[in-house]
Amino acid sequence: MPDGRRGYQWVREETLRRIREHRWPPGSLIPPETELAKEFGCARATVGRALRELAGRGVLDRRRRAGTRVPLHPIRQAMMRIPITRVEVEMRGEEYRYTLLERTRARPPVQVYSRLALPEDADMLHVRALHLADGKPYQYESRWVSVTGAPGIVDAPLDTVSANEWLVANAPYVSGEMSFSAAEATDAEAEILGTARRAPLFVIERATWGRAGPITAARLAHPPGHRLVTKL
Amino acid sequence: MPDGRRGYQWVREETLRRIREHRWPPGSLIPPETELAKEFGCARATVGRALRELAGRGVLDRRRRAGTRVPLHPIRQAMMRIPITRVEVEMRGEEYRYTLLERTRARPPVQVYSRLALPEDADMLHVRALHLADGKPYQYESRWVSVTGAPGIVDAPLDTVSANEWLVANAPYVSGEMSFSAAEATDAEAEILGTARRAPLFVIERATWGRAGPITAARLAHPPGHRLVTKL
DNA sequence: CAGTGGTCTAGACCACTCG
DNA sequence: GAGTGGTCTAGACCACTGA
Repeated sequence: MPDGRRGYQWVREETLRRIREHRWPPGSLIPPETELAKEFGCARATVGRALRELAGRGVLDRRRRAGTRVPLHPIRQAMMRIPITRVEVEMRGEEYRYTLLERTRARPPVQVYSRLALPEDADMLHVRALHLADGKPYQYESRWVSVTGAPGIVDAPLDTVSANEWLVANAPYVSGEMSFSAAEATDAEAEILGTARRAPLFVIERATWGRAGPITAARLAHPPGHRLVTKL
Repeated sequence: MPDGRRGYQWVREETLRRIREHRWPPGSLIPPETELAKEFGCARATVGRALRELAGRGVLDRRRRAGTRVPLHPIRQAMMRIPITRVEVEMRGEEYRYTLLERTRARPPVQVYSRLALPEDADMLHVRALHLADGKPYQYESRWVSVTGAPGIVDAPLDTVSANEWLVANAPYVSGEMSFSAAEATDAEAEILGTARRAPLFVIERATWGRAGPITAARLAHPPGHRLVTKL
């Protein structure tokens, strides 16, 4: 091996190689840290770090006393990087534009208040907006923001800064959920996004909670052709 | 603070708290490792590990000499766990069934051979299958496997084991890609999945390469209602 | 209860890069 | 050049848990 240094990255890649080439086949136990450290000529902590990272990716399964095992059915962990929409568009090298379509203080519909576990007469702001990339519709955003969860929202300049971006900077959150799905465009959505009627939209739904309770629930719809890509 | 131990996990959570509560606001520089180690009463390596993990999640941005910064626009890293379909269904507590619809040795269509960078007369196996959960269509799989990339595939018992599962166990891969999107069901897909015509499908596309070249390209389509969920 | 991974430490040196 | 994070080490003790 023409590799002088044997750092944790080298150990990590060598281990990955052995797993992928089935030198350590699915379901098998690999040697303990101490042994690998001896073989690789490095400290046990170095091996530990390498194996820990692989376990974090789902490539290994580690348990005390039981040892480190190559999983029989590796769970693919797809890491999707999702920046705020403006940055996402700019990273594609396209010109970003944003249009506020609606900003209304109102009672939320059932789906929203039940999903966030809010009372049905909660004081919320409903924001609808269109994000454009190079002048073409990129994402249609429909969002409900709790006024008690993010008080400043009522004074936020939502005609220039998207609610998402404002919230990131101003509403600390402690937990959240996100989901991906496909849905048929409603007539209103089709018109706003400039797609055919009942076109298949790629939908991201997001909900976040702060220390004081629910902050926001958003539905972000992309026109057909949009893809989320990741490496394995 | 009623917490006796100050391990790296404690440091990680405390740091996360300070970021989320904006005690260390977006865009700001946090104190160097040495200083935090003093404040938290632990070794620098312990702080280092905590901050490294947060940086890995995109919650911090670290650079030598420049220090550790809270990003102005955090990039949400959504980690999706995607097991093989059988396990995915079983984890939902549903009964898994699998039907092989087609198994043909053939020349691939343009999209497939160009995506995998194969010659257009490549020797491939085309497999179509339906995965069912509790008797209901769960996923329609259309897959092309390179016979040179995974020679054993021609003898694999694909009527009982899905191609995916067989490949995981038998075809070491070194790299791959995956993408998510929404697409309209073709008439054939609609019939197989039992959906309305032109229904919006959630589509996962996957391609993998081995040491010796391309292995497989697959398109996995789910009927409307399917969601991929993750925590933030 | 012994062997495995999990964690921590103190110290050292290295590698980058900002001022 | 100096200060930051990046990495490594040797050793230690702890926490689980399977045999």
